[in-house]
Amino acid sequence: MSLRYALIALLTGRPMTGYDISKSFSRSVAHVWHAPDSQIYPELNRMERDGLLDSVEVPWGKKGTKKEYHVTDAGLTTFRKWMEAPLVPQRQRDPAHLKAAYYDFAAPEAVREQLRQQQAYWEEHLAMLEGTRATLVDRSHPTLAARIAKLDEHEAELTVRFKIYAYDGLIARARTELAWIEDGFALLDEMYDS
Amino acid sequence: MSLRYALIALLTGRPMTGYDISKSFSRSVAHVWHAPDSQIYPELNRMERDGLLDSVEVPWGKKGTKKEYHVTDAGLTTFRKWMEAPLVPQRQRDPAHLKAAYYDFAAPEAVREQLRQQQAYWEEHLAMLEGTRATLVDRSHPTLAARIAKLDEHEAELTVRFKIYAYDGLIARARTELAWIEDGFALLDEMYDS
DNA sequence: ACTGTCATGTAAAACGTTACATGATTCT
DNA sequence: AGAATCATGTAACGTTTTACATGACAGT
Repeated sequence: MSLRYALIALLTGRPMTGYDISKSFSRSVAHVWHAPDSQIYPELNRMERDGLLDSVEVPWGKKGTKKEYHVTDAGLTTFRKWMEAPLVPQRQRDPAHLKAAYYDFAAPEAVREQLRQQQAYWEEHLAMLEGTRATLVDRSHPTLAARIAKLDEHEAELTVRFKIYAYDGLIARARTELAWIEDGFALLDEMYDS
Repeated sequence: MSLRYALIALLTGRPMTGYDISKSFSRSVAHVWHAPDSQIYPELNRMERDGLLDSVEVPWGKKGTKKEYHVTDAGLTTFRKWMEAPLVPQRQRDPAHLKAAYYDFAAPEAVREQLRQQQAYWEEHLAMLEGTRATLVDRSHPTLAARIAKLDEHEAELTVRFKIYAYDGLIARARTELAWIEDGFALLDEMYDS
């Protein structure tokens, strides 16, 4: 059900088409939330039906049109309500730690290879996060820039600081994962190579 | 699909009934994987149908019986294959960080209250993890004890070390979350109270 | 007798993934 | 002319959650 709130959150910045949203979801928003096109378009339709969003048809090229969605007052109220409601504690479901607990069932080389892959994944992820964080700090991030354009400096500062705070959490998590992977290599060396 | 592998993993330690498994899933295994009864029982049946598990009817009380499941050779082969296969990179879907990025939409007191709740959650979670880790170190953890009873000392040491390694990862993650929550309090104080 | 634990599910709904489908527009 | 991007979905399937359901056994 949080997909809804992720969509409203994005659209509070500026009106967007399903396609714009879909691109955001595969770029910066993807750090916090992932969703494919096939989930986004139907959800936008349902949200419009439920009165959380409104859309305007915008001409595109010679004959085409596209639908630009914006958040309604009802949508904003719903969003604020969610923002103030307690978080439901998230269920743990973590294949990486599940596997790690049973590494003795796999060949050491296979484990090492998996650690290398996870390391590559988290390093790339971390680089993306740090890149995006930098665009928040200098306020060049496009969605953020659009969002704070309407705000006064105090409000803008607040908005920016919370975004950076969220990214700092994600960056800390990535670093923690990388440190754990390093420990994994060390453990393998100790258990099998010496 | 990982529920399957979580179930095999547990059952490699010792044979269990659906109820035993369900209890494990709401205690120690819950740190890595959560699943309700209504998912466990049907999945056990499917796994038996697919030849990954075998079951024996064990008498229980005067008339009752219970089904004790154990892993078949086919199940073990399937598990090892999964253990050696690369991890599919997990999709991010994180309401806590999504919310944090938009804290400016909520009243500071509401945010503070949520941070307190998350702090309580992670502190409790951390205490459980550290408690369980201690039972791994002294080998008093019941499932672990049953598992290593059949192994020689070298194999037992390997098994125990990997379990501890998995828990160390979870503990590091919990500490990272708690540090981030602390930063959240500090940020709120700076942005609203001074 | 009553309460808590042991034991095992079904059913419906919600959520998410994967694969497929189509066509216009813009850039090179 | 062809490739990349913009634009918008449907369909089938698999996974997860939530709510409901039932009854035997064990300890007080």
